[in-house]
Amino acid sequence: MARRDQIITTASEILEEKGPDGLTMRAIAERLGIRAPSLYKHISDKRELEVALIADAFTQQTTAFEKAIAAGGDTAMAIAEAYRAWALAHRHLYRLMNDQPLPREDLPDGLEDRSISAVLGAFGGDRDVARAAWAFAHGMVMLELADRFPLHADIDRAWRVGIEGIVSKAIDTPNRKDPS
Amino acid sequence: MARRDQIITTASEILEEKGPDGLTMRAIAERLGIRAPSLYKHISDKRELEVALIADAFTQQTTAFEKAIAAGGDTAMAIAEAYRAWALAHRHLYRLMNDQPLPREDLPDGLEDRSISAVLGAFGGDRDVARAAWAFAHGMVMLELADRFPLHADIDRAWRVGIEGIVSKAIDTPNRKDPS
DNA sequence: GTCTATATTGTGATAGAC
DNA sequence: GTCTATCACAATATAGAC
Repeated sequence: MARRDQIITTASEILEEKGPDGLTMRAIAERLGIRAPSLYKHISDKRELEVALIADAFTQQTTAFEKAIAAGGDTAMAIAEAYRAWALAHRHLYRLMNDQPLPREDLPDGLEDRSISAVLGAFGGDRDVARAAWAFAHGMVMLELADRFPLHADIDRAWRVGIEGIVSKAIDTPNRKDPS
Repeated sequence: MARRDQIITTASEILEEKGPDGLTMRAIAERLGIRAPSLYKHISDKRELEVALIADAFTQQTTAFEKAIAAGGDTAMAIAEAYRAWALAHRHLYRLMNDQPLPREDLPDGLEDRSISAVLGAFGGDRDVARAAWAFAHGMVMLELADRFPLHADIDRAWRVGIEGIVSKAIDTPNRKDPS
C-alpha cells in the first residue's frame, strides 16, 4: 500500500478511536513509526486528509444503502436502519462528514447521484420528502450520538413513527418532482 | 450588573459573533477592558461559563415555545417555526447546547419539565412522537446551519412534510403514555 | 522519504504583588 | 478585583541536512 493510503487509513482509525481532537499529525505519524514533518512529503496539509476521509465515508455509506435496499422488505425503514447502524459504527466520521458543507469537487464522480438515486425511490421520487426523511434520520442520529435522549426513551419507536409518518406524505403526493 | 453576569453576557456575544473558536478567555477579557487572569476571580473555569450559557439558552428557547403556542394557530407547526427561528438566530449557541449531554444539575429547577409540558400537547401527549418531531427539527436545523441543503431545495416544504407526517402518527394513537 | 531543529501561534490557568 | 509575569502545553507547518 502506498504511503499516502497508509496515512489516510491510519488517520481514519485514530479519528474513530480518539475523536477529532485526537486526530493530530503527530498521532498519525507516531502510529506509522515516523515523525510528523515526514507526513508533509505525502500530503500537502491536514485539510487534504480530512477531505479524503470524507470521500471514503460517502462511498462506504452509499454502499451500505445499496445493500439494505437489495435485501428487500420495507425499503424506507431498511434504509433508515442502515443509516443509523452506519452512523453509530462511525460516530466521529459521521460528524465530520455532516457538520460542514460538502466538498463536492473532491468527491468521486457520480457518487452523490448514485446515493440519491438509490434512496429516492423509497420516498415516492419526491426529493422534499426524501430530504425530510434525511433530516429526521440525521437528527435522530445526532441526538443519540450526543446522548441527548433520556434513558427510558423508546428510540426504536421514535424511528418508526418518524419514518412512517414522513413516508405517508410521499404516498399522498407521489408524482411531485424537484424544481430545477 | 455584577461582574460575573457581565462576563456571561459578553461571552455569549462573542460566541455568536466569532463562533466557538473565537470564544477565548482573552477575548472575553479584552472586550471587558480587563486582563484574562482577572476573569478567574469571578468564575472558576471555562466550563462553568459554558454551562451558564447553556442554561440561559434553554430558558430563552422555552420562552420562545410558550410565546408561539400562546399565539395560537396550528400548534405543532408554530412550535416548529419558533424552533427554527430561534436556532437560526443563535447558531453557535444552538450547537453548544445540543451537541453534548445536558448538564441537568446546572439547569434552573423545573425548566426541562416546563419546556416538555409546553410542547407535548401538540403531539397528542405522546412522548415518542414528540421526540420524533424534535429529532426532525434538530436535523433540519443542523443541516441548514451546516449548509448541507442544495440551493434549490424547498426547505419550507420539507418542514411541512416532516411535521405533518409525524403529527399524523400522534392522531393515530392519541392515548399512548411514556413508560417510566 | 526520512530526519532534526525550529518557527509561529495559540490555549487555559496559576502565583503573587498591589 | 485588578495587574504582570509566566507556566505548561499543544497544534500545524517549514527549512534544510542526509
